[in-house]
Amino acid sequence: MRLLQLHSDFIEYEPIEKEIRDAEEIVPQSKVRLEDLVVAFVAVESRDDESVVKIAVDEIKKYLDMVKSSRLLIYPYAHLSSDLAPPTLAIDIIKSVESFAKDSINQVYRAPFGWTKSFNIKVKGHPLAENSREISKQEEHKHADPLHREKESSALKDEEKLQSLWYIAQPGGQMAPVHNYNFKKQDQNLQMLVDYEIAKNRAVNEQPAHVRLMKKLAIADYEPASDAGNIRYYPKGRLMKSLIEQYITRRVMEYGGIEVETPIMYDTKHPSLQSYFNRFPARQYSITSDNKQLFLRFAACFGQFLMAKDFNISYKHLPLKLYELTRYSFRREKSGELVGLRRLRAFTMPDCHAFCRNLDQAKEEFLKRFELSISVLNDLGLTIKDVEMAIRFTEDFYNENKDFMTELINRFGKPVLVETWKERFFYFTLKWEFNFIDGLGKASALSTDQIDVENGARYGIEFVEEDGTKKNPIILHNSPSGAVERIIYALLEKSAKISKEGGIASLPLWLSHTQVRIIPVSQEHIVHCEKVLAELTENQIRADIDDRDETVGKKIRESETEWVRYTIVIGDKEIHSEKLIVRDRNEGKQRETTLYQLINEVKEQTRNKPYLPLNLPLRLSSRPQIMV
RNA sequence: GCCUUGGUAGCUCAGCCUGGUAGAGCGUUACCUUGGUAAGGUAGAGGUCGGGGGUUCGAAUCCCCCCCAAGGCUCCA
Repeated sequence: MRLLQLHSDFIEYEPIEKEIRDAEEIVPQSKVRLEDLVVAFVAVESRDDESVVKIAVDEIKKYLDMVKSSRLLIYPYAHLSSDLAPPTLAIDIIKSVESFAKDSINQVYRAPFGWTKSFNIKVKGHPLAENSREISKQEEHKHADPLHREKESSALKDEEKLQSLWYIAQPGGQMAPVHNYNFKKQDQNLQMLVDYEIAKNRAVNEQPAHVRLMKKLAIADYEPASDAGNIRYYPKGRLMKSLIEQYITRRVMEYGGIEVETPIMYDTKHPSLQSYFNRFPARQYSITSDNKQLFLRFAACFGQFLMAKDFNISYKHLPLKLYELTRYSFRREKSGELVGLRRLRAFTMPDCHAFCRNLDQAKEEFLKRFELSISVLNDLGLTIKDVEMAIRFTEDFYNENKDFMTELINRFGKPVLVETWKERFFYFTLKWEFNFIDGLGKASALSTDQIDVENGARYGIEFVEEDGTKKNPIILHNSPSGAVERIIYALLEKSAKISKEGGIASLPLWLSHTQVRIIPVSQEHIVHCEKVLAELTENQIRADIDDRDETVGKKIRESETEWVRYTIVIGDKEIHSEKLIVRDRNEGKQRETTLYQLINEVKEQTRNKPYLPLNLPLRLSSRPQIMV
């Protein structure tokens, strides 16, 4: 049975003529209008029998309670399904839904069956106003294959099963229910994560700090000509992204990740993808090509899993680690959820899957990736102090792996938020993520890893065991950093926080577009500046010359507001001596140095980080102005 | 998607309540200034007032519809 429930301000309908021979006989009536109600469109399918009635009524009742309505219209609507029951059976089932519903629902109405009806409906605007369910016979529940069962469980969403229990776990392994935990001063951000996740306390009314900064620093901006959540990146933003991408890729490859590239669009009808797609159909971009209905990937999983399925894998090859940096992954988040660089519809996601022989191997690998994630985040400029960990698992997994969980929490070294479920609903048994808490108290996941016990079978990925049998691997899903755009978001928000507390906002030196700015005192010094610039560039330091016809004071000021770390002014004094006066923005004052020392100082701080040349003209007078 | 707030020069914003035909600062252009560590001076150019419709003699201003953004609700596999 298919059920579409709409919480509506009103519906008006009018039976026009009998559509089928078996249409219900009704007393001819004119237009019917009902206000403030739930309209349940119902299609009875071929496999349905009386056993779906109770499930359907329970669903409807639950929905009415949720939207706090007590008026129901049952509206037979064949178009919801292509696999309809015979009309005589359908009308019986619909009538018993009606009579059964009357036991528990205040006002129940029903539109006639088998008639062409014109109707006019106004659906309420709130997020729960539209709700669709697929209901199958009860006895199928017990024997359904896993894919089928998942479809139903998502349809039925048994509340008991999905109910979360929340704890705070501390290094050492003690867990206390969240409401018993005494948050200390240093747990301030953890408390915000808890508020965000559980209490849903988000009463703020400000534009996020990073949105202002991404514009001010000419990193990125909205692109009105695209879809919402698709951002334009200016030269400085593109440079930052390239550097972050190169860095993460190198680290994952050093860890053993094998880089691959997979398509960004997939066939909705592909058997392995279909069940996934049906589960969250509203969140994909979908496109049509020839006769195919395709969707844009929302992660790298599909491509890598489909690829791994075609590999010939022995247990000796495991753990096998495939990696892709997806530019882009697409998620059609609801428009109201999109925020600056925090939440996008197109984002760059490093995604590394490890195919493991068994749980022991998976756990061992899991710890390696945990360390990798901490290290990557740290090099990107975000330490453990900047993030809060959430860890989510099923009760069974916890009971069987207590020591392992304690080990994870110990390695993090701070109290973490724990969410547990009685039974597994998602494809993973264990998942952790690092959440960045921004200036408005919003939490966003960065690094994450999961133990996936389901997709090996779903995608038919197999390896040959020692004894010759074929097995499905356990799959780990790790992004050591989270989305690249979100890293920039976190760095900008962190800077804003520092600046609010009276510190100096900055970006890590290796991610700064200009590392050294050279300012000539007057035009005649430009030639010498060019020599200094060449020396710096040769040493892979990004430097530029502010040769515009402005006063030195003004150029210094702009260098500061552009967050340039080192500024050197070159005039007669410098030309005739080895000494340089460098203005170090982090110290807020000048000091004497030499070019050689400055080069070493920059190289020291950017060691083991990727280098790319400045992707703007090296003379500021040749640059177009981007925003302000 | 809904609610609230907002959209005026390249950028940040004032004007809107009380209708009378467009303002500031920054940027930009030209000229002067040739400079020493956070904004040198003068003059000029630059606006379908988000889009469309309506009311009016007259609309940036009042009304309706739409688009975009922010914040909230919700969602976040």
